[in-house]
Formats: sequence, structure tokens, C-alpha cells
Amino acid sequence: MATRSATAQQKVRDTAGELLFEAGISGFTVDEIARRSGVAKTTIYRHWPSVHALLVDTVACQIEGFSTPDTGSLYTDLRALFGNVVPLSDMVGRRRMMLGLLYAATDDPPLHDALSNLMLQRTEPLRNVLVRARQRGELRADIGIDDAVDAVEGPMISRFMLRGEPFSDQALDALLDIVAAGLTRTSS
Amino acid sequence: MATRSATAQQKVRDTAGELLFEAGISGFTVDEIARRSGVAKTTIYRHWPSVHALLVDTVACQIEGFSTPDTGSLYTDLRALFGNVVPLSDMVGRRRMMLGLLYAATDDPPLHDALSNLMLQRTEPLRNVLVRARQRGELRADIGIDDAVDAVEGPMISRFMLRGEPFSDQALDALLDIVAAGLTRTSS
DNA sequence: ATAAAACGCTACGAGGTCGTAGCGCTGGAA
DNA sequence: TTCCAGCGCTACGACCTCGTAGCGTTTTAT
Repeated sequence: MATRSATAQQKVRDTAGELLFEAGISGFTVDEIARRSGVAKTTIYRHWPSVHALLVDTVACQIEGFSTPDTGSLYTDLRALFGNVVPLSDMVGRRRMMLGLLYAATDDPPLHDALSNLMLQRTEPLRNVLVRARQRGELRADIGIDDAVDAVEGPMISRFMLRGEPFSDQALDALLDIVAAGLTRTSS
Repeated sequence: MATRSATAQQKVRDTAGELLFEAGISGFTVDEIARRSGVAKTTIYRHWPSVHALLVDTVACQIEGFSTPDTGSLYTDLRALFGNVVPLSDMVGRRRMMLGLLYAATDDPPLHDALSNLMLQRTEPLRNVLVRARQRGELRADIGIDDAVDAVEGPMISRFMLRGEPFSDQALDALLDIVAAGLTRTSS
């Protein structure tokens, strides 16, 4: 049975995650978390020494496991990956959250580490897909996995995260088509 | 001859630009700009109605013209473009500035417009390079320029802006190699 | 030379956020 | 049932930032 402390802490963690998603880092305040969660501000400070510690903890808890598609070909794997991983409704919030965190992590090593770890977790399915493609011989042998990850993610990030353009199947297809060609064929 | 107002305004603009670069958006305060520039805070408010207006104006003034390389081939053009446009020393500041602005622009249409315009200006050389490559028949005919821009910029942004990894010629080569293959060869 | 415009300086109020103090209340363990 | 660790609540001080008021000084235009 959940003790009172554990309940309060969990409420705080949940609320903090939601708030980070909804309001971004500039809206991530202890007062607002207290207000939304119903947990008193003083209680929050009894469990976390500072708002910064709570932020780092919140980021560290944002890890979600995503499944790795396995359709048999690189292109369709990538298609499945990006078609599923990015539910349109979450796009705005995720964008706000990530941009704010990336900015804040610029001068903040603990936050930077937590965020790097989070991003690493999020790209794991992509990594898996690429490794399998390499094993099948679909991926050019001279391409490193890290480079392939950036080659695939980059265009998506550029268009949908940075420029914030609306997600569409056509856009996804067009970008994946270019990327897949680069990963599979030699340019010589 | 520069009038007193014009001088003060120019000092503010210059200082604001430097500050945005050095301290990011969270350090962009009127007090600090006044302190650094030597222009009184009240004077700043005589020329800009709010710190927000000053920020938008500062972003709008950040436009720098970059020259378009013309080496005769897409790969070497891209190589020249990214080798020159990204002086290592500016990378950290540029990263801080852009991430903060992108975040702030999330809920700020005027800032968003100014920033979009800035980003558009910055990608113009890349656009030119790609258009010329298409005219030479080097670029796959079925690829749109916008998609090509994201395909090229994305991996660079992902690695050097978001993940903040150090810039190196090897990394640039590896990414450009993948990208160029995708742009020039068909995957069918 | 003179008047108007513009600047610099100090001080201030409003608002927000962090983090803490003090005290009353409550829930869970013995 | 008792008791105490832990919670909620209010209030507070410190700090920062925005934006403004008032006033004296400097520059610019006529």
C-alpha cells in the first residue's frame, strides 16, 4: 500500500511531467506544480532540494519505451517508425518541451546529461532498425550507425521540430525517400 | 553625421545582438543591455515600447549575407558551404541563441515571423547551390528544393546544434556523403 | 544665443519566483 | 488508542525583471 509520502511524490512527478509538456521550461515553477498537483509547495521542497533538482528528475523520468518495427525492409521500417512515434497531437508539446530543455541544458551539465540520456533512449528503435538493415545488407556497409541516425532523424527534426511545419504523410514520404536512397546506394 | 538618437539606438542594437549571442534569451534583459551599452534604460524605452519589441527587432537585424559557393559540383559546393559558414568559435553562441529563440517563438507569433525570416535568409546559399545542381542535372529531378534543404541541413542540425557534438571535418564528410548520395541517385 | 528635444541618473511600484519558517492537522504504525 | 512523522497552509524575505516618474544635463536645431 502506498504510503502518504510516496503518493505525494508520485503526484508531483506526474504533474511535473505534464507541466513540462504543456508549459515548457519557462512555465515549470514549483508554485504551479503545487497548485496543479494539490501537493503543498513546502512538501515538494521536503523531497527535492530545489526546482532544478526536480526538473532534472522530471526529465530523467520521461523515458518511455517505444517498440521497434520489423517489417523486413528499411524503408517500411522507417515509415512505420515515424508514422507511429509522432502522434500529431503531441507534436506541439513535445516541440516546446524539447526546445526549452535543449536551451536550458546549454549551461547545465546535470540537465544536459539527463536530456542526452532521454534522447538516446528515444532513438533506440531507430538504431535497432538501422542495425538490422545493416545485417540484411540493405544499409551501405561504409556508413556508421551514428551517422545514419543523424541522416534519418535530422530532416525530420529540421522540418517538424525546428521549423514546426505540420506533419503529413506526403512530407514524410518525400524526406524518407531521399534519406533511404542515401543510406542504401553508393554515390560513386 | 549621426545624431545623438541614432548613435544611442545603434549602440543598443549592437549590444542587444551581442548579448543575445552570448547570454541567450534568458539573459536578454533591458538592464543588462543598458549596462553594457552605456545607454540608459529609460532611453531604451524611449525607442522601443517593450523588451519584447526590442527582442524582435534584434532578431530581425541579425541577418547576414552569406556568399554562395560555386565549385561546379554539388558535393564540393556543400562541403564549401558548411566548412565556411560554421566557424567553430561561433558554434556555441549560435546554438544558444537559436535554441532559446526557437523556444521563445513557440508562443510568440511576431518573434516567430522574425525568426523564420532569419532562418530563411540563412538557408539561401544552400537553396542556390541546390537549384544550380538541379539545373546541371546533378540533383534528382523528382526532389523538391524544400525537401532537399531539409535533407541537407537536418543531419548537420541534429548533430551539431541539437546534440552539440564538436564540429569536425570527418563528421561533416560522413554526413555529406550520405546526403549527397540520396540527392543524386535514385533508390529504385 | 536660445529653446526644444533627447539623454542620463536615481528611485520606485508591480509582479513573479525561489526557498524557508512556523504552526495546525492527519494518517499510519505500534 | 496513542503518538509522531509527514502533510497542508499562510506568510515571509530575498531577488530579479519590467516599465515609469521626475529631474537635471547635454546636444541639436533655429
